[in-house]
Amino acid sequence: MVYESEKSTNMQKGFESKNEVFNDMLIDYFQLNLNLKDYYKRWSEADPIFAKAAKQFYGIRILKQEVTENIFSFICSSNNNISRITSMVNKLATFYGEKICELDGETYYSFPDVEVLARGDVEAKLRANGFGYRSKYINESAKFIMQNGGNRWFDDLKKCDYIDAKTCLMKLNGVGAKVADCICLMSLGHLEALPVDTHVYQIASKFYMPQLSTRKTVTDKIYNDIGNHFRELYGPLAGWAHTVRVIIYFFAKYQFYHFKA
DNA sequence: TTCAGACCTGC
DNA sequence: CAGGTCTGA
Repeated sequence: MVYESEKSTNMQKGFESKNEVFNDMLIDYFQLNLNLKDYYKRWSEADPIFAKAAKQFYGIRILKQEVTENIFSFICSSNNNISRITSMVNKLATFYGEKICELDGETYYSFPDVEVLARGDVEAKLRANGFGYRSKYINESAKFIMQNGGNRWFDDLKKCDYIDAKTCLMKLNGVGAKVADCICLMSLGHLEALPVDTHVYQIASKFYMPQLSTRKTVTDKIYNDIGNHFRELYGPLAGWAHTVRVIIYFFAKYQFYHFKA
């Protein structure tokens, strides 16, 4: 961050404005304009379980990440594990991104443009490199975006409210309710979006909604029931609150296993 | 509208 | 089975 004291000493031409640009970028990326203290208070009052655990986890923030990168990374995430997701996203960058720099013997690439992912030969190459059935999702979603205006599609998406943005995203092949909510929450600033994955389902049925029917997979009905339940509980920033709740759950679980070992 | 199954791959 | 989505009944 840029402090006032530093600002006043950086009077060289361009330096101060450059710092302000970085400052604004960081404020935007960490969403620092939101006063977390007030929200933590509200969420704690609404939920005693949150209150108890949140004391040692104050300050968890939702990042506002780049949209394109998020859409295709989350398409990779469905029914998949973290290590393979990571490797797949890295492959997208090295295959189709632009070289940024080399550092300590490693080469870094940008996340590719949608235009490149829409090319005709992408699906086959991804399939040959272990992307499985998500190869088609990635290629077809990129094609769909290009056919529907490219950059204009993104501009329009960013103007939508939560419901419209989610509907728009779910038109992409490979983007269902959960992935769409991830993108809404983590890229578009719709902080009421609440991604329900299998873990969230476990937490919800165990601690909050014991009446939930037990099934192998999260059905649309269960998905919406859980989202609405937490939106009523936490209010307009339910997605943020709930993410904090999930992180707390996993950390506690980790601590428990760690303690046991 | 709602709900099983299939689906790529790898630990 | 793993931080789901698509499909058909």
